Parts: sequence; C-alpha cells; structure tokens
Amino acid sequence: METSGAPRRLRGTASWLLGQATTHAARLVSEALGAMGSRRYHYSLLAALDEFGPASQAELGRRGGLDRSDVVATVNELEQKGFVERRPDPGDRRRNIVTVTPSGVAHLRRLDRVLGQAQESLLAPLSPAEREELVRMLNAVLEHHG
Amino acid sequence: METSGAPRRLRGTASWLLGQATTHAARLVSEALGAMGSRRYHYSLLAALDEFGPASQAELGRRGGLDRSDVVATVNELEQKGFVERRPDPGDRRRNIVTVTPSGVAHLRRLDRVLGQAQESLLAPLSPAEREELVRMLNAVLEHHG
DNA sequence: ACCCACTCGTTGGCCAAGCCAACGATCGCC
DNA sequence: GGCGATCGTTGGCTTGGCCAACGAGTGGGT
Repeated sequence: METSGAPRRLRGTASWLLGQATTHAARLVSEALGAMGSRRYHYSLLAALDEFGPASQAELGRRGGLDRSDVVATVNELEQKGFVERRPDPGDRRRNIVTVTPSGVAHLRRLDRVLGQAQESLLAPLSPAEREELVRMLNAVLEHHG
Repeated sequence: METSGAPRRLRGTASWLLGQATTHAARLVSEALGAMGSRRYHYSLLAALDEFGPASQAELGRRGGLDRSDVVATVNELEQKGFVERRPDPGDRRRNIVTVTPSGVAHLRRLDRVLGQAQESLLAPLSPAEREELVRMLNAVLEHHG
C-alpha cells in the first residue's frame, strides 16, 4: 500500500526543509565564526552596536533578540577581548552603556567577510536572481511574524 | 559617517536571514511537536521508517542525518511509547532492526497534521507559487550540499 | 585459519542556543 | 514615601548537534 505512493514527507514540507537548510546554514556560520574565535551572539551584538550605536544591555538584547542573561555573558567576553566597553550610565545608575571600540569594529569587519564567504558557499547553487527572491521571501516571513 | 549609510548587516545577509527565519520555524515546529509529546528527532525517525521501511539504527541515522548516539536515545523513547519495535537482526548480530508499529504510524499522522499547521502559519505571507519556489530553492541548496 | 579493518549499538560527555526565575539595586510615578 | 517597573546579574534547564571510546560482531585478505 505504501510501497509506491509514500509521501516524500521528509523533504516535502517547507518547515522541514527550512530546518534542514538552516542546519547547514548554522553549521557554516558557526564554523566561519568559530574560526575567528567568535560565536553568533558576538556577531549579533557587534553588528547591533555598529548599526545603531551605543546602548544599554537590555536595549542590545531587544535589538538582537537575545535574552538579557545572554547579553551579560556575551558583553563579558567581548569586553575581555577589547571589542566593546561597558560603563555605567551616569543618567540612570541601573544601566550600563556598551560601546564598540575601534578594535571591535575591525573585528566585526572580519566577521562580515567570513560570513559573506559562508553565505556564498551556502547559496552557490542559486542564481543571483534566485538569491534575491529567497531573501525577499524570508524577509516577508520575518516581517509577517513580527 | 555611519549615520546614514550603515549597511543593513543584520537583515541583509542571506545566512543571517536564514538563521532568523529558522529560529521562527524551529520554534513553531518545536511547539507543535511538543504539544504532541514529541520532539524533532521522534518525527525524523518515524518519518524515515514510514517512508523507507524498517532499518538498522545506523541506517536510520544516515537517513535522517542523526548521530548514532542520538538514534539510540530516540529509539529508546519511541519504543517505550510503543511507536517502534527494536529486534536483533538474525542476519547480522551487530544490528538492531527497527520497525514502526501501527500505533507509531498513527502518531506520525498526527505529527504530520500539526506540522502542516505550523508550516501553514509560518508561510502565511507567501503565495502558493512563492511557497513552491521557496521549497524548490531550499531543495536545490540541500542537494548541492549533499 | 588467522588477523585486520571496519561496522554497530551504547554510554558518556561537550558546547552552543534559547529561555526562564530570582535577586538586589535603582528609577519613575502617584 | 511607597510601589510597580526596569536593569544587570547569577544560576539553571532543555534541545540540538557532535565526538570519543568501548565491546561485540563482521568480512576480506592472505
């Protein structure tokens, strides 16, 4: 009965495909960042700081979808490497203000490069037009899901 | 200098987009399966068994990209729930042959339903044609990456 | 017939990600 | 002044993906 008409369940559903594709993507990204001594959270924070400027840790968490507790740990590591500075907010003593250092920006540029390469190798089988379309659709999904 | 021309790094790279999109997808899938008392691995194994028939644990791992050790744990759980049977292979005493039970197939059908709903809600903003295109491109990426 | 390389199931462990609860300190508002 | 909310921080939990090692077993070569 199911000898010939078996549904291609494993590869047929989009959510499953997305899962598989992102397993690959995550592995590629992880390897790329890991080779630079960083992890996803590091990139997330550095990019958010570079793009939107200094912010409190809670604000950083909101920007990048990180939990406050994870922001603490990540800022600790980035600070230790000299990529960010953490100083108390004079206007609100609950807050720390986090700032990127020039060395942090330089590191971010390096991460950008290796991430670009990872992306290139991931999307190798797609034409430029297809990549654009893919990005457009993913953005639509993300926007819709707010 | 970066006041206006800041690259939309966070959202501009496809690998990052894929990561974000799959965070959503993974959450949806996880919640859907979790509501049925299962996890991704359970679905992976049940679907592989349903699609390709009985197999050894190592073979199951290869089919679904699971590590052998994870197959062990998952088969344990599925066996305890009566969804699969594990019996020694008479032809090769190193192997166990894993088989889906009718109850396991029924459970898989239920998982299929909730996964379909999760996928539906995930891809809500995309037209049918777009979904097809998305699936096609993801398949291309997966095939290319072996 | 023996060895050797390999496979298989299993145990145990590691790290990254994502999340949640609780705490003391601080702030804003009524 | 008191009260609810916010912030940084600590600690913990779960899932997912992976790797190393082990004993049992297999198959090929010689």
